[in-house]
Amino acid sequence: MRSSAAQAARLDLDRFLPYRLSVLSNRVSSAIARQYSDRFGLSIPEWRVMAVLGGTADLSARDVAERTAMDKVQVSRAVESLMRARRVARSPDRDDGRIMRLSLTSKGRAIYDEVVPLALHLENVFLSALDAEERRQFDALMGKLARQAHLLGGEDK
Amino acid sequence: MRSSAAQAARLDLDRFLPYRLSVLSNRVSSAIARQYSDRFGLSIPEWRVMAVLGGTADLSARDVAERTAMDKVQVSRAVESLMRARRVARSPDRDDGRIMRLSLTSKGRAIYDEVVPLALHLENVFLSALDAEERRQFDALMGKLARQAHLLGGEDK
DNA sequence: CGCAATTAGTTTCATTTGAAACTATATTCC
DNA sequence: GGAATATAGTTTCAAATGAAACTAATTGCG
Repeated sequence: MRSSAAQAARLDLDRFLPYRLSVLSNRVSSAIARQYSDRFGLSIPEWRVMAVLGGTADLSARDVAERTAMDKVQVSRAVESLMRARRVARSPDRDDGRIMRLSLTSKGRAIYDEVVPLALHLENVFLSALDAEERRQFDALMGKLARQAHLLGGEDK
Repeated sequence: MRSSAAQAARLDLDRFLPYRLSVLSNRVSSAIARQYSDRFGLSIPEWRVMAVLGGTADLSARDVAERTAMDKVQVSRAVESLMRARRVARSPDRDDGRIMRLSLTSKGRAIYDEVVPLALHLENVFLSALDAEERRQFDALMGKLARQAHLLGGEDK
């Protein structure tokens, strides 16, 4: 029999979901970030902005924020430095004076076209730890957890 | 037939591993952090230090850094504020004058004993999106990816 | 032993980050 | 039409963060 004194559960960090996610996420992100940071001087927020604009042009800053899960301040600052480097350009929306439409410049596009294969390659190196079936599983499980996390907290940070 | 002009792959952020991990990690961590931050004024680094000390007492700051994947500066600062709040205490190592042995105080232990069930509960709420078999799979897949990430980059940030 | 090289931990300083306030435009509704 | 409210995006200011320098103690090695 156990003593009757309350005994708190012990927490094994190595098994604790938020901790595991955080360590894995940091390792993967920073390995990839190192590549585009070294070669193009891009920060993670800058690359994220470029990544969505590479897929869809003429988004507003707010659209970008939504799609990258960044907040509007981060987007504003990333856009500012990308514009200084002539990698992103913006023009006023035709109907709404508050909105600026953002797009990659040709210079930005050229970088995008170089970074994407690099990023996909690195992703594949990580995923090479899994076989095809395991990748499929992982993909599905991440989807379920992401949906769940979205339903609950909602917030990104 | 495709045109012969080079056409870069497109990157779908929603499918891109680092992005997915980062968003999920942020959502999960911050949902849990909100709990212990609101109730106990603990930051994430502070809670991580308490989490390892709750499992094993008399660790050095370096041990804590290793087990939490934090760097020594972060640990030093978290320990400083935890000591100010009398949640952690330290005493010099008997043989090595450079080392301080860290432990939870009874006040710290009481908080640990409250936060652990809370954290485990929240973790379970997230994981309730998966059935038993899926959890087992996810656990195994995270393990493989963590090992892979460790082999490659090595770095945590 | 005694001096060079390591290791533990802290401090400093510059950069990054986030919350809140702010500006400017759009929309709502009386 | 015009006051009140909401939205897009920027700025400001304080706090968090990280890299590198620093202090103090230890270990390795001639």
